[in-house]
Amino acid sequence: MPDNPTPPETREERYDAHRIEQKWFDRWQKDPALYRAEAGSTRPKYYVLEMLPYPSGALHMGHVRNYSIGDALARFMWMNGYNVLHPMGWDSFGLPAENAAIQNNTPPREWTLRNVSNMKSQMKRLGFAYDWQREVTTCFPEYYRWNQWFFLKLYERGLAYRKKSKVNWCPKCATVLANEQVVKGCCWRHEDTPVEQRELEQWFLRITNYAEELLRDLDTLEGWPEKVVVMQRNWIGRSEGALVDFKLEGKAGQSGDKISVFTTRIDTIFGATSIQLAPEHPLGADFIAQNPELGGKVEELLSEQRKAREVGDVGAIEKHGVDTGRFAINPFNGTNLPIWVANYVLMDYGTGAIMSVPAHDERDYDFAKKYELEIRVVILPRREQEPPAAGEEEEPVLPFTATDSLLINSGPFNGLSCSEAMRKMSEYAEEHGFGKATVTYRLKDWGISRQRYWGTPIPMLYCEKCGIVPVPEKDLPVLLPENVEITLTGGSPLGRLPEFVNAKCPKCGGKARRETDTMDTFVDSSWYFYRYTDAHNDHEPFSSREANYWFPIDQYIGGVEHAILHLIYSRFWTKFMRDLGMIRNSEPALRLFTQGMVIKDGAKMSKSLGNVVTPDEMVARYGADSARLYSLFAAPPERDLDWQDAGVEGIYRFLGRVYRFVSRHAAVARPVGADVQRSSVETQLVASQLPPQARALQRKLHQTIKRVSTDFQGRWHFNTSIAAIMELVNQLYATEEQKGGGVPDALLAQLQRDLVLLLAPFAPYLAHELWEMLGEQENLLHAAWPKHDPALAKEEEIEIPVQVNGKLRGRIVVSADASEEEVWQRALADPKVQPFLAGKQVVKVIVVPAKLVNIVVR
RNA sequence: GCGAAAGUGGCGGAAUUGGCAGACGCACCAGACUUAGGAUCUGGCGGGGAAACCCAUGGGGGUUCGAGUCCCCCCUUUCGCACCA
Repeated sequence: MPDNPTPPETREERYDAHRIEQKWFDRWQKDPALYRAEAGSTRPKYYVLEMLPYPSGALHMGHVRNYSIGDALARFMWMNGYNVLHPMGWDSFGLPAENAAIQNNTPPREWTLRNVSNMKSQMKRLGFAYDWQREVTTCFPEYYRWNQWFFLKLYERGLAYRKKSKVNWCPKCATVLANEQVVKGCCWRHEDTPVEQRELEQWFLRITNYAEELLRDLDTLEGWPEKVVVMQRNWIGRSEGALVDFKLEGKAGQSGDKISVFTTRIDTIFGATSIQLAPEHPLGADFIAQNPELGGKVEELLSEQRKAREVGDVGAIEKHGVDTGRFAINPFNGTNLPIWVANYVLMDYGTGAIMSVPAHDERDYDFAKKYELEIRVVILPRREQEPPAAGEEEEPVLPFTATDSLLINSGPFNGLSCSEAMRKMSEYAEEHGFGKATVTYRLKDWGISRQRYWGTPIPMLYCEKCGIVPVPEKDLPVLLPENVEITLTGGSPLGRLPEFVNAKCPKCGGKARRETDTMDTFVDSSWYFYRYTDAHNDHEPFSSREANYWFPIDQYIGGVEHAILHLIYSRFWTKFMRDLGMIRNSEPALRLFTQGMVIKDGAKMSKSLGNVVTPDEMVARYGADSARLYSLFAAPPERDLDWQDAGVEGIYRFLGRVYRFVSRHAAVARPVGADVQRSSVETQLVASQLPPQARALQRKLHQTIKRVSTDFQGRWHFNTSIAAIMELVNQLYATEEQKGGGVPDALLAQLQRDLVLLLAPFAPYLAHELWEMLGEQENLLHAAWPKHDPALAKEEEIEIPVQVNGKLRGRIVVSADASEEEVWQRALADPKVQPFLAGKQVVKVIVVPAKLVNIVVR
């Protein structure tokens, strides 16, 4: 910046974002109820919500983008007369606070609350319109006591249970993870750290009880991105089939005398030629005990399988197996099937054992080819009811669908269609006690125990006499103690605090031990948005009346990374609360919007790449309005946004242009006296009486209002909304350049007012400043959104391109309501078009009304 | 391997239903105003060509009076799923 001061007359026109934003920031601070959602309003309600952040320290550009979208929508709905609920809170339990504690010797609570305070002031500085009176902080006992309360309700209804099982363990987090938190065999927070399996006793929530409903209700989520719905459908992974028991031939081991198999194609069971076990299948251990040589080979298969899962590329690993030398009996036809152990069979799906049907399953076919196992065809297309000739058995007979094929070589079931056979064979199995039709899911129960400190204590006691005893409701909350030494080794930190661990059994009064694990923090975020409706309730999580008024959420906005995790847990929680009678809705959010990532130089912003742009820097250089507007302008919100510093500069310039224009012309909008003649204003705006330049501006204004309003209601392509406003401003400047173009004061005033209103959802600071400059008293937040008048938006004259054989040759200007006949006459007569018609025969003239003329010649 | 989305100037991106390809912005070039400009305003800006015109939306075919948009084949990128029996 130059040292010499700017001359006074230009200083007045300069857009000083910092001065303006500071001024309004101070005003807004003085009114904590500014963005209050009304409890008993007669206006229609609108609940707009952005996913609450984890208080990691400071906001990043992804947050700014997320909240700028939500804030624009909230302000737009306010201006359209809705009673808007737009809250914010903190997902403030979690491991990073413990890591910070270890590194900086700061208690997790202190570290967390300091971050909350910093991020909250960043949000305020960015001008986001949140109802802070409803702020929710999940690490406060006022909140987490209700996590404990819900846990007790789940326990009462048998939906929380304790079980010893193999669980996912992240060595870096030093805790257990839910299945949803394992990504490609690694921890969701440590993408390079493979998850280990540990046998532990843990608390689980029976989310699988809701599997069917979670799946079915996906169909009702029409306002959700298809992508997210598909991901959830895959995750739930429903499949219909049958369980069939195969008796073991010979000596039984500890694991029993039969192998239970899950199949979706019981109709192919006469084609089964072997049984394949997962390497971890318990029967394998029996066989190894009887034949120790097997042990090493099975170990090898297991490690191959684990590796494939970590790499995440199944195709890279070849199918291997080992023959156990044992046999099982097919209950349908009594044939003996060799039992193998194979690396392509998974222990955690179905029963961990399959029947192998090489003729009708590609994987089984590959395997059978490799080890020269028998291939037996049992299904043929309807048209070819002839057994295959000897030489043709080489190729697999795949795939046969359930409708177009019939069974062969299947004893009493010959001639049935696949679907009939599935039904009849399942019935047959059930009648004879060796199987039944069933449904399996990939979705597993949600393991919520965490061997960590900074979370909600699980409200359970272990009594020497009474066993597992829930903490009575009246004793809630079980407070999380402070001053705890945090380490990543030695189990749950709470376990080292005798004053926490030692308790009295509420049943017998004897000695009891407190549960020392805490809850997965995804419990906190599973219901936080209900708490916003009644944030200070101290006798229940929230009142049904408030929740039923506000729910479901009208628009939820967040990152796609929660497509499975948070968004499936919170759907489950909603259904559970509905079953408790607390709410009426079965789904938390009607519409979901997943915004794209903010990237820079082709990569996600990260410290190691040195491509981080911080909101603080942007606010310091250009102000909050520019940062917000740019995050909406640079790309459509669902796409990734490539951050370009020069682009912010352009937005800043644009806001400066708006500011200068209004500050030059605001005077015409300020009422001269109290009795400005309304009728005289209206006469000044009659379209037909306006000079052409003024009429053009009026038309542009109404077109712009239409475009911006449409973007809000439909696609949310705010990049084009903002571009439209820029076009309007450009035209204002162009007209001003031509000495005003005869724009009457009333129109100039209206142009400015509507321009400011259009900008209000995107750049609230500047909009408020200009609104005041225009002499408006009303709070801009509740000023009515402008309406466009189709008659005024309409063009009187339009330019129509004229093509000859599809190539652009000329243009004609006609009145907007010119007849088709007139248009094609004019097109044929156009001097630019004429040369292309000379000596040719006009075959056809296509007139697309108000769009184009195409003359076809030969 | 399966599924989805995407591929348009030097860059970010427009073109909502098949109808003027490149709105808006950045960068760049020129001009105006200036003692000065990293301020502001105006104009230019896909490629080729002196021009008339020609070429151009990842590549190749097709449908159509007309295709960035629809159909078929292929290539690339991103995301999701991935031995789910």
